[in-house]
Amino acid sequence: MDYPFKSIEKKWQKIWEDKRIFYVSESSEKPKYYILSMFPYASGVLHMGHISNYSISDALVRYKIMNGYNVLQPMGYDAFGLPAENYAIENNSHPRITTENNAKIMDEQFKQVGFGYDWNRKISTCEPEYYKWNQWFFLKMYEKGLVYRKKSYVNWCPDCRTVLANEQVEDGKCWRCGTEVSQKEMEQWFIKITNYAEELLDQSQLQYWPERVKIMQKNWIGKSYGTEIFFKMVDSGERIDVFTTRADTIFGCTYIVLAPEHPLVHKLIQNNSYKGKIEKFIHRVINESKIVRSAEDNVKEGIFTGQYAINPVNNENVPIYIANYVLMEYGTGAIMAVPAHDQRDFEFAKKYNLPMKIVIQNKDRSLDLKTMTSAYVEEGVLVNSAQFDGMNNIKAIKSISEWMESEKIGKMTISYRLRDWGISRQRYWGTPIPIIRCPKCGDVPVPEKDLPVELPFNVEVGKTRQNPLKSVPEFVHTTCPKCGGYAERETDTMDTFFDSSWYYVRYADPHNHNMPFDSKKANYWVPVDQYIGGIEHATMHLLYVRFFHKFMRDLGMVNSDEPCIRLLTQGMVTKDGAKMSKSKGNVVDPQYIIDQYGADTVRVFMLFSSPPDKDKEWKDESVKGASRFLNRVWRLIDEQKDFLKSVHQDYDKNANISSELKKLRYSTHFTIKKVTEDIEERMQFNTAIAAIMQHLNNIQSYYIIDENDSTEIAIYKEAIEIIPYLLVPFAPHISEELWQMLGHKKILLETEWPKYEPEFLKTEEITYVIQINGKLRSKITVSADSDEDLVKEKALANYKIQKYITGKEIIKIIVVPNKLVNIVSK
RNA sequence: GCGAAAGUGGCGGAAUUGGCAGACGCGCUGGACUUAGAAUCCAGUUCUGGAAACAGAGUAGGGGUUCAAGUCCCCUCUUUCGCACCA
Repeated sequence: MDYPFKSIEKKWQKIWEDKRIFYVSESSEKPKYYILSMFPYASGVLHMGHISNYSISDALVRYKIMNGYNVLQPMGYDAFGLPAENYAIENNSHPRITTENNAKIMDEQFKQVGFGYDWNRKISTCEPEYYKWNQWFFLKMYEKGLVYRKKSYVNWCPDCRTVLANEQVEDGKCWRCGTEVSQKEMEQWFIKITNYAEELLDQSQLQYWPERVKIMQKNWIGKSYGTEIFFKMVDSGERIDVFTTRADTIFGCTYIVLAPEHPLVHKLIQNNSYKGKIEKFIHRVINESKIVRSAEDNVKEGIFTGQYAINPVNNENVPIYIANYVLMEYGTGAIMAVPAHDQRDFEFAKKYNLPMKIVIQNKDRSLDLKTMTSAYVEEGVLVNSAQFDGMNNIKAIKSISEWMESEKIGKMTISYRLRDWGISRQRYWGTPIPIIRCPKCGDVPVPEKDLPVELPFNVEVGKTRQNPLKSVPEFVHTTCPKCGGYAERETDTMDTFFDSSWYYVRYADPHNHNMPFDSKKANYWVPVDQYIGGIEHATMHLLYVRFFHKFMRDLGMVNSDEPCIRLLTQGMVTKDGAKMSKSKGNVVDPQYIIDQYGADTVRVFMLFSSPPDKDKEWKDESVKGASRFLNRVWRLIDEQKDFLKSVHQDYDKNANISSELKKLRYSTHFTIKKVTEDIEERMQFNTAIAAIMQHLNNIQSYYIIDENDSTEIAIYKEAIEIIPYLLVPFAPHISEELWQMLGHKKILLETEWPKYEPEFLKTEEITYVIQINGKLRSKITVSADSDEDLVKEKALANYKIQKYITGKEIIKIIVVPNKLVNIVSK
C-alpha cells in the first residue's frame, strides 16, 4: 500500500555512507559552506524538536552540495551537565555510562532519519580529549586577567545543589528543574565577559541574524550612560559613590540608599543603637529569594542607618537608608533618591515620610508636592537647582555632569546590566576547573603540561549533599606546582555553557592533540555560514559563543570577529497549542512516526507545516497528508518508469506544441525557479514544497495526446523528472530512489541542482484582471506583445465591463503591465 | 511598566515590490470503485443570498493615504515572547 520506505531509507543511508558524501576536508576546490545545528544534549532520545531542527539544516546541506559547495555538517553531543548526573543518580548508575549509552542510541536515531553528517568529526564534550581544551581556554583567560574568584551572593538552586548564572534563572526559578532559586554567599569563579560588553554590543556584523535575537542581546547587555556622584559621610568623611542616569535631578536628592549587600553597610551601622534590628533587616532581605525581591508588587522596604551624607552640589545633609529595592549588582550599589522625580523613590519617601523637593517644573501646570500622587518624570525646566535653574532638564543631564566633573564631585560613566559570567558549579559531571589551592601560594593555575585535569571515574554520585568531588581524596590531594607543598584541587566544575562556547571550531579539527584546533583549518571553515538553533539560547549560548569567538580572535586563533554569519532560530514543535513536554503528556515520539511513515514523511511534515522560524503544531492528520503526497509521487513514477525510461529527453525546443503542453513545460520551469528561490533567498521550505505539490497536480491533470510524439513525451518526462530533483533536500531517500527508478546511474547528490530556462517562462498570452474603481469585474487575455493602448481598448470592449461603464464618465485608466487594468469612473 | 513580534476560512498556512485575498495541505461534503471498510480517484468547500449566472460582505476593530491596502500611516483591542525596582 505505502511505498516501501523502510527498505529504501536503509538502502540510501548505506549508499551515502559508502560514497562518503558528507565527509569533507579542507582540500577542496569548491567554496566551503559550514552548516551547523546546535548540538543536542545527550539525553538518550531524539525528540520532535531535534527532528525539526535537523531537517532544516539537512535540507540546506543537500541543496548546497548540489550547488557546488564543500559542505560541512558535523554532529556531536553536549554531554556534561546536571541532568545527566541526576539521571545517573536516579538509575543508580554512573553519568559516564549513561551518557555513553545515550549517545549510542542517538547516533542510531540520527542515522535512521538519514541526516548527512561527517561522523569523523563527532565530538562529545565529556571526553577528556575535549574538556582538556576547556581547561586550556580557562588558563588562557586566567593569563589574560579575565578570570577572578570572588565571594558573592549567587543564585542557588537547592534542588540541583548548584549555582546558576543569571541567565539560567527564569522567573526566579531554576531553568532546568523549576525550583525556586535562593541566594547564597559563596566563593565563585567568574569570567570577565563584561570586558567585552562594548564589543558584544556591536552588531554590525550580524546583519543576517534575526532582529529579535539582536534586540534581546542588546537589552541583556543593557548599556546606559550615567554619572557617578561622590557623596561623603558626615561623620567619617568616607566616600559613597552613587550611580544615576538622572544627574539633572541631583538638587532634588533628599536621601541616599544603599543596597543591603553594600560593603559600607557594616561600618555605617557600627555605632547605631539599633544595630541588631538593622542587621536583622539586612539579613532578611538578602536571603529573600530573587523572585520575591524583584517581583513588581514587592513592597519597598528600608531602614535608616542613623548616618548622614553630604550632597556635594549643595552641601545639604541627607539621611542614608538601606532598602530592598536597590541592587548591589548594578551601578555602584548605591543611589541618590529623588522622590519628586522617580516613582520608586516617591513610593519609598511616602512610606517613610521622607522629604521631597521639586527640581523640575512643568511648563504648563505647576507641580505641587501636596497634590502629587506620583513622581513627575516628564520633561521640564529646572528649578531649585542653583545656576542651572531655567535649563531644560534633558540638556541639564550633560551640563550638570560636566560641571560635577570639573568640580571633582562626580564623573560620567557607563553602566551595563550585563554581569560577569559565573562559571562555578558545585557538581561532579562537568569540566574540573584547573586550579590548585595552595595554603602558601594561594590559587595556582594548573600548568598547561598537566592538562587535562581528569574527572575521576570512581565517584559516589548522589551520596552526599555536597559536591561529590570533595570526597575523592585522589582528586583533591595534590602538590602545589609552585612550591611543591601539599595543596588541594578546586572541586568546582564548569558551567556547561563553557563547553558549547567553542565546539563549532573544534569540529574544524576535532582530533587535534596539541591544540584546541589548528588555526588554518579553523579559518577555512569558521565562521559558520548558517547556524540553526532554538530561540531559548538568544541571551545565553549565543552571547557566550560570541564572547568566546572574540577571545579566540584576540589570542590569534581565529581571524574573524563573529562565530556565525547567518542565524536561524527555529520554532518549537507544539501539540494542542503547547510545547511538547512529559508533564503535559503531549509528547509524540519520532521513533514511532518514523516506523509508521518513514523518515522522509516526518521531514516533509516538519518543513511543510510552517516556515522554519515559526512554531510547528503537530497534527496526526497532517502527517498523513505528507505521507499521502510522497505516496502520490511514488505511484506516478512507479507506474510510468518503464515507459519513461525509454524516452529520449532531447527535443526541438522550437517545435510547435499545444498550449496545454506549453503550460506543462511552464509549470516545470516555474517550479524550479520557485523552489530554488524559496530555499536560496527566503529559507521558506513550506512554500517550496507547496510548489512541488502544485506541479504534481499540474502533471496529473495533463493527459498525453500522442504517445508517439517524441516532443510531447520528452516534455512530459522532464516534468516528471524534476520532482525527485526538487524534492531531494526535503525527502532525500525517496527522491534518490525515484531518480534511480527512472534509469539514472548517478545519484542526485552527485548531480547539479537544476536550472530553469527563462525562455519557457515567457508566455504568449497574458491574462489581465480588469477592475472598475478597484473592484474586480472581469478578466481578459491578450497576446504578450500587446501595448498599453491595446490592453485598454480590449478592457473597455469587454462585454462585462461594458455593462458597468455605459453612461458613466471614465476619469482615468491605470494599466499595470502584465497584471491589471483599473478603470476609474464616475 | 518597557521592548518586540503577531492577529487572514473549521485548522496549518500562502499572498516575495501596494495590484486577482485564501496558493498548497489538513479537515469536511457529495460521487466513483468496493459485499463492506481501508486505500485511491473525481467534484466541491471564506461568509451571506441564489438552482445557477451573479451580486454583496470579508484579512482583530476604528479612522486615514492611494486609481488600488492583508500589505503603508494613526488610534484601539487581543495574543505570544523577551526584560522587568537596572536608579
